[in-house]
Amino acid sequence: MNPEPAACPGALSAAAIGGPVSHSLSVVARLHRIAAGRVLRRLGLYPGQEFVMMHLWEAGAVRQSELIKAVGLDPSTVTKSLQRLEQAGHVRRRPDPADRRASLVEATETSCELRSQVVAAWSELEDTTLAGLGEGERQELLRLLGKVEANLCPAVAEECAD
Amino acid sequence: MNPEPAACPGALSAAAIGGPVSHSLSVVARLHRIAAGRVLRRLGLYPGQEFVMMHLWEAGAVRQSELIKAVGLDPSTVTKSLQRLEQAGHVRRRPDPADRRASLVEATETSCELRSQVVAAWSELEDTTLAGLGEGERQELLRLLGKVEANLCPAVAEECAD
DNA sequence: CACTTTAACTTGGCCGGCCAATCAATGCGC
DNA sequence: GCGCATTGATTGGCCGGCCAAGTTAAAGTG
Repeated sequence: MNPEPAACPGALSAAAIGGPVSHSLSVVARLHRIAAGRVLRRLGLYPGQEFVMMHLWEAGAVRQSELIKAVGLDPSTVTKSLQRLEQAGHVRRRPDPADRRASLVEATETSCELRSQVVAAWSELEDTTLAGLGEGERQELLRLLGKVEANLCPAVAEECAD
Repeated sequence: MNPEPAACPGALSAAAIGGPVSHSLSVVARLHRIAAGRVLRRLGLYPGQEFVMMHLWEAGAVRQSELIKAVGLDPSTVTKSLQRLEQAGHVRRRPDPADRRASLVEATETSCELRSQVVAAWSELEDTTLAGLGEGERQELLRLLGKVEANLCPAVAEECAD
């Protein structure tokens, strides 16, 4: 039962020992993203775009900078995502008359059909994710994730308006 | 306080309503990945590669297919990752004499120095992530994540050898 | 009013990750 | 022994995401 010559001296399941929660979090997040992708794909969206659209559906026409702050992503990420969403007809952009550097972004009328489907898909995903968890467990999970978020947020960006 | 003409009729903070846990999970996962990236970058690794290296350090020379199964990623993802790790000198590959389709992969000797640093970095990340959480909370979080993983795993791949 | 700093994007480059399609070698049924 | 399904791995394509650098325009400062 020892055909392999030991990779490194004293190597012992380091992934789990060094950070069990981090490890589990990574795995779960990946699975969750794949599951989201499967559902969204049918709607013609890619995982990540939902957040942008969600915000636009709620907030109406907004400055791009505001959108960036809201979703908390890198500006360049949002730019590219918007270019694709615009191409797909879900989003419209126009220059801000008040500030010639800025852009105003808004969801198109046709995209509004999508909205309910995205909400439904997202809700379905939530159900799958939390199957078998009681109401108390769900709230506890949410609470703990909130604490973790509060821990990581400052470590990543000083500005953490959430 | 209502300058915007309402994006969609009846749009109400759908992201949070439709799936608060899913939403929080996505946010936390992204922050966690960024934090991991920051730490790993100094070691010359990119986020995601740690899992591959960890397994190789523990398991020694393995068939690539086994590695793929272990990390649970898409085969193509592992292939590309290995190509880069090989280029960086962290990994060595050679054809499997027993099966001319397969490859045997193993961590290089020089990569063993990296190992302790990766473990340390990963441990540090765990600390940051879980700051302010009691031992009971940590175990509870781990337990809940485990349940979620069990939920999502079958939804993504039938084969769920974990 | 010129000059500097800051803000709002954009571009290019690179990696992780997925999917779909492909190629090569093995195994299996008959 | 021969054809066919299966397995192992790779390629190409595309997207999300980051970082670093660059561009344009607004705001602050003397």
